[in-house]
Amino acid sequence: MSTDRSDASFTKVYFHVDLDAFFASVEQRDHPEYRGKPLVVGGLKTDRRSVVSTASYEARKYGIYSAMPVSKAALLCPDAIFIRGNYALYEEVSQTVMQIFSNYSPFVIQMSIDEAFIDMTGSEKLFGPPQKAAQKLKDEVFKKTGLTVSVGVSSSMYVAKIASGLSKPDGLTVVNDGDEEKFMLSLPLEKLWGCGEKTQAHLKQAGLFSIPLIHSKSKELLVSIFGQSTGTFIYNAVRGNKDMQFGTEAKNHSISSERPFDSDLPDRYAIETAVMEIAQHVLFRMHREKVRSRTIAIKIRYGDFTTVSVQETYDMSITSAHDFFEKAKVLLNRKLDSSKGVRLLGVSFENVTSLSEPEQQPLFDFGEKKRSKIEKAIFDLEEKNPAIKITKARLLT
DNA sequence: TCTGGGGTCCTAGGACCC
DNA sequence: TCTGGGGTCCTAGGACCC
Repeated sequence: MSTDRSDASFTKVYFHVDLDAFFASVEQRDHPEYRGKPLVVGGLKTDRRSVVSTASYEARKYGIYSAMPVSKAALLCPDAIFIRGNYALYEEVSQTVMQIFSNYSPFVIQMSIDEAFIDMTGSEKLFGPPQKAAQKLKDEVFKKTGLTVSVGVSSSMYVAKIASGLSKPDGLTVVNDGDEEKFMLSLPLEKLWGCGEKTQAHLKQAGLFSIPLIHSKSKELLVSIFGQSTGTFIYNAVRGNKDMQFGTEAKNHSISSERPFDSDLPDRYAIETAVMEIAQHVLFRMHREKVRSRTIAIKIRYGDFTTVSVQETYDMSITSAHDFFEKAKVLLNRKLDSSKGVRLLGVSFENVTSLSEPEQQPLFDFGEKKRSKIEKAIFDLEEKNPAIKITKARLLT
């Protein structure tokens, strides 16, 4: 028997599984007093610049949805419960759920904290027909975690992804093999996953108001309007093309962190300090994940919401906070418009690679190795005992 | 109502090399 | 001296997703 997943001689079976209102559901599970009530995870009512991460289904009835400013949610439903959320817990629960998925197939492709594709091809002997297997999976997740999932089943990953969203919460939608195109043609344009606000507007501007209308156009025409990449994507999407693959190994990993400020940072000193604070956090994660990077990127969002970024790639990896700070100051000099207040700062390391991959050693060492070693010792200490907090003097305001 | 945080991929232009 | 084309790496910005 072949284990080559690209073998096209038999029909593929994909599940797309999505946890329903994930963060809110975990909170309602653990806090009986939240159950049956509008709950908003993302920020407290008094947080000036936070947005909704997840709204419980009770909160959605008031028109509250993800990415909406918390201040607006508070206007729509003043009696809702607002919490910031416990992301470490959600990560833990997510891993438990993914573990359950892996009992059904060795081919689990995790797309985010709350969703995954499962390649169920050839699993009928073990789990029965797809409909039955999907129900079994739903039951098991609920029994072990108290959470509901919605499942889409199709021989096309793209169709399975859309199908899982159709009967939320606690849904199960099966699109039979051969019905992919018919299924896509029955959907409203807004359901075309991968076409966001901008592309939707572009489609309408081009007179393409429905999926059947798009379907009637040639690939050449779509490419001429939307460009090679987006044009080809749309052409395949409206056909529910089985060749569209997702979650294959990402090429350029990055690790980033960003932070908005309740009021805009006015001066250079405050900005530098904030950049360092964020960088410490990112460097800590890099250390924990045993990766390194040669590329630093800094993102600056001004009070007027205009956003700029600077990045630079160096010959050697950035190994210490001291090293980062020296480089970050140069980048800020190059980009920062000091006449504007800063509402958000972000620090990112691009193209991270594993520490197990060799890197060329520097010819000269100006104390960088020693600093790097000291910082690593601090990281290790903090990891062993989270109560210990050793922070650079600059950050102790 | 003023717009998070963590990511990925694409594009276009420039630098540099063969 | 002028002009190429292709490949690769890099930067800034933008679109999209959960």
